[in-house]
Amino acid sequence: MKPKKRTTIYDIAEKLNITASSVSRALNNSNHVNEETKKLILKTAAELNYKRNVLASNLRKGQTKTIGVVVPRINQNFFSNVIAGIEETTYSKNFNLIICQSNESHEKEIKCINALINQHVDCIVISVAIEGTDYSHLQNVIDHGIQLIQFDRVADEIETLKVINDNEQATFEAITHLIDQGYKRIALLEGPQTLNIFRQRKEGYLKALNKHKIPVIDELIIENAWTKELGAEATRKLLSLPEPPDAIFASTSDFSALGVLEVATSMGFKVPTELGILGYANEPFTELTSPSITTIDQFSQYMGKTIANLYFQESENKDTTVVPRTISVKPKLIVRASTSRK
Amino acid sequence: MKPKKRTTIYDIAEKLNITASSVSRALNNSNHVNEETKKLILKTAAELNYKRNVLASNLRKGQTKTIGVVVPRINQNFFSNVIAGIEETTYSKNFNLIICQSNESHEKEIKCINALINQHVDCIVISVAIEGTDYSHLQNVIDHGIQLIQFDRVADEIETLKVINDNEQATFEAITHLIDQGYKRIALLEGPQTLNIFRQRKEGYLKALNKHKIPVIDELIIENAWTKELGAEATRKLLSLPEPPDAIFASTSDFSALGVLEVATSMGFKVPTELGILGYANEPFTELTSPSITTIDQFSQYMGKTIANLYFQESENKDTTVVPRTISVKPKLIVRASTSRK
DNA sequence: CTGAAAGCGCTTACAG
DNA sequence: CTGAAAGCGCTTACAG
Repeated sequence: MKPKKRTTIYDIAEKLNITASSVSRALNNSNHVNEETKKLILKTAAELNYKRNVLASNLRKGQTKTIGVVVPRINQNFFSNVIAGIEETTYSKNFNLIICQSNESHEKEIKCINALINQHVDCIVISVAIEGTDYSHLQNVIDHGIQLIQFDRVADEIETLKVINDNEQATFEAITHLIDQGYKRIALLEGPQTLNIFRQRKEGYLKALNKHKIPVIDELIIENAWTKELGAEATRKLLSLPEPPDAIFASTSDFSALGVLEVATSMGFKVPTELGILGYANEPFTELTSPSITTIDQFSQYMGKTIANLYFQESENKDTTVVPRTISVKPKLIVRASTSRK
Repeated sequence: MKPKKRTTIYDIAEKLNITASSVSRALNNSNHVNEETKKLILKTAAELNYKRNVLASNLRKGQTKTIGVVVPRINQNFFSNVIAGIEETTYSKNFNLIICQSNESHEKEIKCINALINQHVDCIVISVAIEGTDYSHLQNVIDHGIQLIQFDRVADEIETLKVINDNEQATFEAITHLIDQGYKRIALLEGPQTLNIFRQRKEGYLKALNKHKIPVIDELIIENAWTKELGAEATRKLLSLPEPPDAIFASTSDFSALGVLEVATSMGFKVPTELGILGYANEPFTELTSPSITTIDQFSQYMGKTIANLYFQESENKDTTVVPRTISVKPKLIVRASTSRK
């Protein structure tokens, strides 16, 4: 390894027989420094391969230009797209991103949050884990004066900036589409009702049925079917009923819908004629299955950008307090073969 | 917003009528401090909701416990899995991860690297962008005394720790499999030969043909077919030849293979009987297409863990210089329907 | 076991 | 326009 000792502003100052103050000013492009010496300083800095020590700078300035992101899983399409969207915006503002994944564990989520507080990040962006009902760790973020932005899966009771999907409306339209296609016994695979997103999707489902005077049948509503395996299991049960459903809405994810499709196919049900299948999230694979799966696109990357922009917007008017508010992105129904029988 | 002023070790010291030195020692669990006072300090710290200022601590200690990661795209399955693997390990060691994406742009890659150097990260992990042939920015990392680990797409000439796939061997086995299945005119869709991975895959292809005394036919080798669109375009050309290939190896990615499949199907070629298709990366969708696509699994998450472990291993024996070396992970051929005609 | 002091590298109000 | 000095919050060798 080459020398670990890095050049500091003092090295530059010494070489040019000036003070570190001037060097610092030049490097920060202050105009309280002579144009000539500024040029000289910049030149010397380049020669000595100077890199600012951001730690020291941040410590002094009391801000880190860093945003922390906590998501359940980095390698899940929706989240990695949101992160990509955030990154795009923060990068252009010279901000850094620290990424943590909770792995759907409440305990790890708390640890991630604490690590980010320790890091003195300027903002924390989070989508909470499936686990957990106590959100005092989020309140703690706010108590430390750190901007908190929740997205997608949010804790309703913690008042912050929120960027969410209009899950209820999207679901309402999706179910209406099923009804338009002539489906009459529509089953719902629901996720843990502790999470806002799953409650809202259920709500949309109920409202759509109601609007069309279709009775809600309890045995067609299956709890906790939020993975491919659980979706498959639920489908096995549903399709074995004396009066099986003629459509299944996997409200939790496309993975769950995939489980539905596989079981339905193996049980000999024709999709979409005998069974309609509807997923959620527009995972890339949904257009590759046969038949392709109707689903709901969440504009994930756009959500990421929205989140980042929201932060920068807020941080610009420093003096005024942040008014907790919710930005709702309207998801889009993507109709494909699995529900098209007309 | 609540008070921005956070409690420091001085606040704790003042309250207990001791010095910050002792507080610091207690917080760092030093045993040069009385057990009783240590307990008292910890208790008080908790009461005051004290969070260490990691910036100050790092500045003083000269290490940040942070690893920077630069990948072409965060939201690409392979990379997000590698990141997830790295995260899992670094998290357990209380390290932070700063993530950047180059978006395949050489210029942005350089900016990311510089930002990470500024941040004084302890280690930089990178998979280089498609663009670019000059890797002096990587040398710069080393010159700053920062551990550099390259993975998957590496700059051969920069001597560092490297974690790669044995692309050549994997390809060799894949092509051998095609030959075993009776395919005789095997086309190659290759990626930019500036990247090691694509050179190695081509090498494996050539060696396998050679071994089986199958002539290499230039018109069956298509340059720069590394996206779905380019794969599709190449396939249109190949299948229109007077003597079209009976198999296509999309060495660049499964996305390219998907392009092949779609064009082949639309042109009326039967897969796998009339045309075999082989991809690379084992993207989740490859088992969902019809027919499912034979591909090569890169153990991406495992690679991530390997990278992180490598760093911690090296950082433990500080005094000895790091010996540049390469860890080669053996990818695995996943045989599916698109090449199974026996 | 505990304290006083220096210093990590920078920024910035205060003088001039 | 430039310098001297203080301070961000912590850690750690040096005394005692």
